[in-house]
Amino acid sequence: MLEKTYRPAEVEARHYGQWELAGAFAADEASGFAPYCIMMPPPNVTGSLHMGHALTFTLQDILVRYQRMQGRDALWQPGTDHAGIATQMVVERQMAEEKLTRHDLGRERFIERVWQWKAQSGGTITGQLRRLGASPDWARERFTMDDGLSLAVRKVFVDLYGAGLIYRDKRLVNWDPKLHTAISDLEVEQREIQGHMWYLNYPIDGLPGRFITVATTRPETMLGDTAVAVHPDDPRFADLVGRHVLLPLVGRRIPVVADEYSDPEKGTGAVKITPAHDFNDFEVGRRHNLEMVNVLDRDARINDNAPAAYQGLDRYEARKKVVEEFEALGLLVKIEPHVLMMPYGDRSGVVIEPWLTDQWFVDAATLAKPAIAAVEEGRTRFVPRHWENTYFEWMRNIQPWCISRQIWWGHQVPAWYGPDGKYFVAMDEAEAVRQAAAHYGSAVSLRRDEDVLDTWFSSALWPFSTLGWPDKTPALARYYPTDVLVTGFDIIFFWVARMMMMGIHFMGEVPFRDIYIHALVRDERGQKMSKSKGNIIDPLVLIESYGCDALRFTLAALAAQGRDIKLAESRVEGYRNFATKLWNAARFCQMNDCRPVPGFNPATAELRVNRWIVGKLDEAAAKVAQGIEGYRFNDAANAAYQFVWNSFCDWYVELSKPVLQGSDEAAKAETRATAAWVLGGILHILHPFMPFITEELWEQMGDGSGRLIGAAWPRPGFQDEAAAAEMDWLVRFISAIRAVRAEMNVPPGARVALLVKGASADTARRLAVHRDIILMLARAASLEATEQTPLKDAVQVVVDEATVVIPLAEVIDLAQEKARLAKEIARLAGEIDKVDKRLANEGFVAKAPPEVVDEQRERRAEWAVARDRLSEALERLGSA
RNA sequence: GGGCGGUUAACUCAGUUGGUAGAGUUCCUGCUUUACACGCAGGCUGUCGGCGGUUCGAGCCCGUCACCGCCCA
Repeated sequence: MLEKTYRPAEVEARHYGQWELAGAFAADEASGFAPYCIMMPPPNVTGSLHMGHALTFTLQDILVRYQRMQGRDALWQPGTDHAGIATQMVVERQMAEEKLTRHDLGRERFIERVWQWKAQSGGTITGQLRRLGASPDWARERFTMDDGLSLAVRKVFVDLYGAGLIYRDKRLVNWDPKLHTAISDLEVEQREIQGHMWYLNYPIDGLPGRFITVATTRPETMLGDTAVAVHPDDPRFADLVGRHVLLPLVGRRIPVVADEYSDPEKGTGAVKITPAHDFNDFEVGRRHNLEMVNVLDRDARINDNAPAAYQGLDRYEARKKVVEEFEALGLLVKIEPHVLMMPYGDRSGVVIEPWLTDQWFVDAATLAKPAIAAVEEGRTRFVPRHWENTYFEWMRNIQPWCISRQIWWGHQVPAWYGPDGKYFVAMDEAEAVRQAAAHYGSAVSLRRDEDVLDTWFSSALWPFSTLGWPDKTPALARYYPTDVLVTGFDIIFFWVARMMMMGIHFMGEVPFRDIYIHALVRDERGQKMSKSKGNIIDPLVLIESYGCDALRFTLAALAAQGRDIKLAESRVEGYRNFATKLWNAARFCQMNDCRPVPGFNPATAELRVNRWIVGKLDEAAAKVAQGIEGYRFNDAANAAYQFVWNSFCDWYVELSKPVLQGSDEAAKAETRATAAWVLGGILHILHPFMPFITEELWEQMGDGSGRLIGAAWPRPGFQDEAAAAEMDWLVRFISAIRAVRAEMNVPPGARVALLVKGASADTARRLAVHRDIILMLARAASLEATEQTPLKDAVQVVVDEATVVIPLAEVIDLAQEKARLAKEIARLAGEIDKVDKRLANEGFVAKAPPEVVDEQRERRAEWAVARDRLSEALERLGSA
């Protein structure tokens, strides 16, 4: 017997354990079934489950469970990435408590310590994914630092280097002065801040008393200025181009150059150029062959290239001193408040410096070309489609990708340096040594590049490295290209684009057919969830409070395409109620001995109510399937919800009660078998969304054929149009009586008499067949045909061609009934009026499709009948 | 400044070839009807952001304006 209430916690733990133990999540390369593959976007190994994860993994799990039920050999490839900077920070923070730095340990011992940390704490997120009910093939779990994946990284690096697509260069990079590493553009967050604009006078060499005024938001960088730029067409400065400025404080003589970068509208129209500390200035410097003077060290302190008085000052101290000195020299024109964008490191939170260093770069522009073409040609499809714009926009303007990082945790760059700085890129040291020997003509000692690669470099290989590449494994042949990538838009640049580039380059084929971009989860007011705002909703807390299935169903039901999800706890509560409803419906079935009957074929059912519900189930299964396949998870969830609650629980269960409590044994048996069949179908179509409660109910009430997770999706059944029409009528008939009872304040317990006038033969037959149901659900004492003129103190309801007369001598309020009828008549008259206008329009009748015109005529006729009936009723009351 | 998205019931949102505006929640009225009060029955609620256009017909297509959000510079 089912418990009185559903208790998620114990059920979830038990079934998850059983699924995993039974290998229910495992793909089977040897199976003859068509493969279906989703690469799980690997969460950070440092991560813990947040609502964004909950959404994305729920959707992926729905897809995978659904495809499994469709008979596909589903591989959902799980794993985590090593999150270079984040992980290193976590471990360093831990060590700081012991007053240790990584330099105290040295590289090797530090990395050992990170592995230890990973062994202890790295499984947090995967454990939480299990709580979410996710069903990836855990046996294939990968980590980006695994041997195999590391080999893939080295091979890709070596190959791309060999193809000239990876190179070493001295360029400006985003330097994090706290973490002491380069970071990529994407890891820099632009924040708007309230700063100042300083106006500085630079004296012109050879023109005493003449100055050029430059405006800057960063006065301290003037120590590294190597030019002043003005617009070539700007008449104000035309005579100064080609002359030189004597840079105050520094004494350097620097040129005034004409360059279109200078905007005459902005500031003074003249702009100082610091090629070593600003990306735009760097370009100007290249165009004019300017000297690059780096005045900052790795801590963003002033270095030896600046005047002695400044050396060792940090950038803000230097700024203060520069401004003071300019003021003392009378060269400070003015200071204005100014709003500007400042770059911050998303990990360290400090202001990033553009800094000139030697780094490794990927020629992303070249790799991007075929990746752009793949989407243009539809070999990979974004869903919703508009995200391809974002992808194109970024890919078409892609910058060289700086892939080296000055940290220790990660894939060390496979490059070795000889004594003269010449480097050798190789799969391993032995090969580098061979190359070096060939180059130098004798054995030399080599030093390996200390840098590691950007974490995204290794995750870009995820769709094929996890399948065994560079080996030509059966898994690789079978599952690549994958079917769909499911992720959020915030990661299109970081990851999706890079997987596209690497996948196409190394596999010769796109990594995925579809890219489904889902929404972001926000709080109920639409704010992004963040720790600092304190508006985080913890998915694990929701799982504990409402059950995992409720959370999953909520996320699916809210996952409409192209819109963010505003999540309120009350929504989860609502879907928890849905789970409870399902549980109770199952209990009802159990109490009434509705057990699956072996060999039962619903197509042979005779009762209309049974034929009807089987057809409805079929319809629901199709809608759910269509929703999932079209990545319209909300449609799928809602179709299931509506069928279960509104069709099955509200009507079928109620309609079946008279039968189940009656004495017609054949009808009873058929209804029991049908109820069990439909409940089973419900469990199947809900399983991808609510795996736990459905598995539990199937275990207790299924046909014993095995776990639901391995069951087949319901096959298309049949539709009985006549049964559907009849049940529609029955529902309308009962609802109409219920409505009028409520409106006329008939006590709920009162059994009324129902007299039906003007029933057609078909209606009369239906009334006879469903007599018991009507008596029960409309709370009626009797149901009879009549052709008499209704009593004066009776209420009348029109259902199609028939009028139901309900004598209510004791309770009727004449005025109220008149008002009710008048209101209904007015409503119908309004509708009829609208249709009449439409039909009177010659253009409509001439141009609209005939079926639309006919539909309007039919509608009008039906409304007219109802209006006339009600008018008659009203007249009678009026004459009373 | 460029791009994308949004504006539909009190709230959150559906509305896929243009053809009677929907759901859930809320609210109101009843109800211990032996599956379920995490429930049942009934009810109220809309100038579909504004203006203009196309069309027999526009929430949907086109133009324009306003406001909100996000991404990029």
